[in-house]
Amino acid sequence: MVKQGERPADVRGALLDAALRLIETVPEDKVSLRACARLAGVSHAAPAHYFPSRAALISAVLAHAFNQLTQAMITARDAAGEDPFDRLKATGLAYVGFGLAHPALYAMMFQPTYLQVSDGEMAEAGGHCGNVLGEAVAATPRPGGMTIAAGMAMAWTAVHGFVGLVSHGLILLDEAPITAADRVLEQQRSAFSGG
Amino acid sequence: MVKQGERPADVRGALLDAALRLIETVPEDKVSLRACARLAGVSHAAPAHYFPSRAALISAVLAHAFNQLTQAMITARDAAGEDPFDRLKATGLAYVGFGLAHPALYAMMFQPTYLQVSDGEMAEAGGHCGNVLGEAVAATPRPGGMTIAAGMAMAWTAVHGFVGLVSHGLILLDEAPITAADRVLEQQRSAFSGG
DNA sequence: CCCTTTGCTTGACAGTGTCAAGCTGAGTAG
DNA sequence: CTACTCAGCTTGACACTGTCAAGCAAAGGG
Repeated sequence: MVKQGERPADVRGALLDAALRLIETVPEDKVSLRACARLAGVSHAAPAHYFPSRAALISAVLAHAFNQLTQAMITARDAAGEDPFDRLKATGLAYVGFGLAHPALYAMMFQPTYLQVSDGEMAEAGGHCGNVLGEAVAATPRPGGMTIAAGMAMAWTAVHGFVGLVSHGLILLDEAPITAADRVLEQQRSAFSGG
Repeated sequence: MVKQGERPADVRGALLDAALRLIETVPEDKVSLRACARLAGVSHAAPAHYFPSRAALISAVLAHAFNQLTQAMITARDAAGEDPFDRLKATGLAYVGFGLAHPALYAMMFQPTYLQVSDGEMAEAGGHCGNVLGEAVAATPRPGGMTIAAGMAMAWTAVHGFVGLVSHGLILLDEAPITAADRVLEQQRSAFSGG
């Protein structure tokens, strides 16, 4: 990544890049501060100048991932038609697509170790992500007096559960993952339609 | 746990107990082989005589947890009435109840690090657990040509996603968790009813 | 009584996160 | 041009980790 003997111009950015690369290529317990430092071409203690702990470095990477996920959801929603449930489903399918495309990253995004980092960067990014889903739920009819919170629980539960189980290979699908996801989500149409 | 200077009668069992206790009381990265050994009253290398790696020890604990989960699901299903969907929902609610009662354990049960241990004990226990769900799905009507695999994806996705999001505090519910879970699952009744 | 084997311990090694102290080079004041 | 300051990174150290090799000790068989 960086020529031997040289230091990268943007050390913080290089560390984030290195961490992301490691997360996507090696098992989680091999994503160490020192490995990131080596890959970024800096000393083993350089990360400490930018991140107070290992969890904080990884948390910063995950915050960025959350923002990308949010953006993907917004893009998909805006490309969908007028029907509120179609828009909600498009949002959910984008979520599933991101999760399946980045399984290691996705799994880490929901681990207490990283969620509990106190700098708030990740919490904020995760909040934005939830807001996009919340808006999509709020725009749909919710018959039977369903609250927005209950609607979010239903919608998020479906996509989060699907990504978790499929990316870990726990359910064997007899069709393409995204087709199966479409079927699972389509099943919620009646709960978010009519009045 | 064990008097100083004494070794436990059942070292393997003591290690499993210690690991379970640690999993439920300290952050995941503090659940070390050496901490388990200390708590069990044996030397730091004793675990190596029973488990080839740290992941294998934890995997054994998780296999046991899977068996308990399976048993809870069977008990709940058998206590439910005759209606196939009521039985499926009872199975799912037992799943959610277990997950929310043991959040740390549940989270570890679905991490690649431990799932990929090759001794097969955990895979077998997980398989049994999936079978119970599969049987419950198979017993329901599945209109629209829904396969058992697709039905399992829908049912498992809902409970797995719910436990993950609620136990990590990512969705704020405006009712008791188990009530919310009931609402989410009830929503699938139409997909598993009629003909 | 000796000898083997099983079951655990002791000791060591490379690797980790994190802290303290030191170096280095750029920028600024004199 | 020199001297000082100081941020930014490095070096070094510590306690801790998983894992391996070797050793001890007690139980069982001859």
